[in-house]
Amino acid sequence: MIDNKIIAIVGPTAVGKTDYAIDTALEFNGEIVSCDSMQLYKYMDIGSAKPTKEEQSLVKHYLIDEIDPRENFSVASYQVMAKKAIKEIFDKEKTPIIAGGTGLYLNSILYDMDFSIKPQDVSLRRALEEQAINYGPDYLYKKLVEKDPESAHRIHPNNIKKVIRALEAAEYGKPIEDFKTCKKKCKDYTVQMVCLTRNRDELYDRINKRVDILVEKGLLDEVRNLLDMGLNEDDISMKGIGYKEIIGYFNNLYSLDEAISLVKKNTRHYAKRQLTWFKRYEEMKWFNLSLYNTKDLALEDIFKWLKKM
RNA sequence: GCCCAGAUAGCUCAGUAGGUAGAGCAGGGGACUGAAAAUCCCCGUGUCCUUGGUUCGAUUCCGAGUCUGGGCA
Repeated sequence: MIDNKIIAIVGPTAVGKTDYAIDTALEFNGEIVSCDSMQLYKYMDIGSAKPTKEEQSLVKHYLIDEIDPRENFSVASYQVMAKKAIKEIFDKEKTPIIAGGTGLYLNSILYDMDFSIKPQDVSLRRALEEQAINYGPDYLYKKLVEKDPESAHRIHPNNIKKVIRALEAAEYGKPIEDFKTCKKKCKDYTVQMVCLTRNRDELYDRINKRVDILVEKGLLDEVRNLLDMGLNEDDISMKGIGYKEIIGYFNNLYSLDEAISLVKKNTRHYAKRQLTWFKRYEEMKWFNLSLYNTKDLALEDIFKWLKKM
């Protein structure tokens, strides 16, 4: 086996990553580094569809249950934590298996993404947000065109969040970088990337069923408990699919049935966005699990490909 | 059986003072460097229920029929 090789098992939500990642880890003497922006949070077990205790006991998992949901978190911290976990696994002479569906987080492992431009203090961000509300998104966008025309060129005026971020960076005199022009691969390791997928109908069917299961498992109680801890819809962790919709139901915005339909819909849309993201990697090897009659047959092909390199 | 209201995109419906039609949702595609399960962008032709009539022209007006709601018996 090549030194410093890591394997990434990615794919849309509900495709079956957890299982496949564990089997891959067992096959390649690996340990799993989660690449999931929600499973990082403590107390958010059901809605984020975390691997169960039993599954986690089969293979050591990193970066699950690490963060208090009341804390603000971001890619920048993830990058540091993930690299540390990878190093730890290498030190044990094992193979890190990156598993998850958060594209930007994966990207922060693959590339030397530079997060040195810190976010401004909250007050400035607030002020800019207010300007956007009061004077419209174009007002902010015009500012950005003046200060950093290049970033302005590739950010849509309506994407207020990104306009604000670019404005912050411009304050530092160092514009945010463009993914396309800045592709510095991280040299600490080589990565083999596997993207699991399924036929769209089947994937959506699995998503719809899984949401029903999450509700049966007690999603409502979990959300209630998080609210009791002092969290509310403004916390970043509560923007997660399955959480925000249930909070809306608790706030009497709509019925429980509607909330559940919303969770399903948003999860489907999310899965689509994930697939779009993963298409950007030329070196990605895709496996359509719908084409295999059994999991073992799929694993056989995946392992064969992973061993070829 | 009678009365009333509907029948238009996969669904819910709008509309056309008569010149073959458009929103929301669903669905599809895309972007992405400190909220990323976030945020944002693009994509709408369908026997306008059927059939007569009026008309240069009907999905639109009138008649009949069929179906679906609701009401009265």
